[in-house]
Amino acid sequence: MSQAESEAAFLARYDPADYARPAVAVDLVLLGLSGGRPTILLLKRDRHPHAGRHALPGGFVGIDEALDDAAARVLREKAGGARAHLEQLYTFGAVERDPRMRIITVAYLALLTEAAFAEARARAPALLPGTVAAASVEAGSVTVHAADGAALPLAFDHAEIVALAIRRLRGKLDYSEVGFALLPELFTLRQLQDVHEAILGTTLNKPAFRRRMLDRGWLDPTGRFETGTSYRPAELYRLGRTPSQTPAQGD
Amino acid sequence: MSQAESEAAFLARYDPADYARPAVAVDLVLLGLSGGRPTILLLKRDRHPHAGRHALPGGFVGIDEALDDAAARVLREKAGGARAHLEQLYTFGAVERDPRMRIITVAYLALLTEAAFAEARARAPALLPGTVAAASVEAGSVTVHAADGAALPLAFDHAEIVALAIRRLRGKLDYSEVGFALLPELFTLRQLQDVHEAILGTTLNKPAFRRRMLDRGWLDPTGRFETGTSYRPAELYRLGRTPSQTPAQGD
DNA sequence: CCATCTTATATCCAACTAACGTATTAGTTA
DNA sequence: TAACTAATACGTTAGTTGGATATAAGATGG
Repeated sequence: MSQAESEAAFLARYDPADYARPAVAVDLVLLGLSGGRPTILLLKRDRHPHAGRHALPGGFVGIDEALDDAAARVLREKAGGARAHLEQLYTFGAVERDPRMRIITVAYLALLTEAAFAEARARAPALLPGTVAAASVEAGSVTVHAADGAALPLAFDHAEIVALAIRRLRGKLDYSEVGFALLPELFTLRQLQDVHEAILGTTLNKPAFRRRMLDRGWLDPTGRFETGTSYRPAELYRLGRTPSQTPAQGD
Repeated sequence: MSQAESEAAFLARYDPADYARPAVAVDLVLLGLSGGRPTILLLKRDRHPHAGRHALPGGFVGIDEALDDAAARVLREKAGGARAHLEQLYTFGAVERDPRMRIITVAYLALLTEAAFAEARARAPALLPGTVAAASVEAGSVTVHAADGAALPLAFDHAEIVALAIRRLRGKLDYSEVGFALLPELFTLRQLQDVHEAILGTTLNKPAFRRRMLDRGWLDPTGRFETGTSYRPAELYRLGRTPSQTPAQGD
């Protein structure tokens, strides 16, 4: 029996053009911080299916286009070329996730600095910001609200995708350098802590946080200080080059 | 310009049947422990491309088949139905990863207990065990050796896939319950420690390991003890039901 | 020019956690 | 019953974290 089946599989392997293929898409979780809360950029759907609901920007993967390139292209097309840290998240392949046809989507996390977030909004006015309710993340799927507090229902399985994105980010925040993707090149320790607190949805102990981060060895102090404050300005740091780590994809 | 491009993307979204689609496959990293070393099960390729090299068992995703179902089917077809813990790993989508045609593959980690490993070998004799060199894991791709010490060169990008699989496993081992997928239902603390040491490629402190594991609250002591030893038999534990955690996919 | 305000930065100590070495216990075998 | 092996328990030490406090630095207003 195993013989016959592997024969069938063998044929399929060598002539898959004879079989119907699922479509392959990428969807982007464009995530930034707005008012100290994790905020994603969504497109309102104006037609079936899920008309009126809000969806992650996405697009189909070209036949000669690598997955990462497709994600970068969607970022260009749908977010006006704003710079973002792109990272593959998970691939969603339930059969009925799109009622029109079979679509497998590779979800990407796209982290935006405050400047990139503003740039995306300016260049792509259709993108609507939605703040993610921190408490909803640990459940399987997330709830999102517009700036005026109105609920933004998400289309397809996108609420699950966003929940996974934030869970993943929370998990990696403390031991990896992803957090810096949400900050400008020069930042203060307080700003770094604000980012961590916004993502984790908690408050953190300041001296302990300082120590941990400085002990990590990631931070290079520039001699410079922030300006325009009415109090003692904090020193500006930048993410140091870390030659030891080249974690490659998927960690 | 953004307008014209999103128009094109819009059309693609609604009529993707007009565009060539990549094929979508799943590949399985069938991983067990053999002689205290992480060992994977491979199929030797007998024709172009990469003839003579060894490949992960895989198969194409059916048009009406969920990704997870495709992985389970490949497990049935290629490993004779051995039980395994399946978990999606990462999706590999470089354009030239298969010279025959464009294939995007969703890699799955399939963890086998010792019994399941033996069962797979018995029912699917074509599967060849290859031990993974622990030191090669942290580099981007892995080297694999047959039981007689001969190198087993891997086909396609499969060495990268295996490296990612073991890195992921190492990362999750301490804070998640994946490690138990490599053990039978009843096991001793020493066996659990052996699994951790094999995956991590290090030795661990015994009392510290015991305490950590017991403090996790995962382990249910059965009153039973192992038999057939020539020394003091250790107590048998089982993985307790943990109602609090339903981590869902992708963590 | 000085007092005062705010926040950054540094220091200190208590509490907790994790690691390691060592002692003890409980089986098996001879 | 003694010797052996490995499980289990204990205790000490080192390291890490959390909280509080003290000091420093710049801005502002009188």
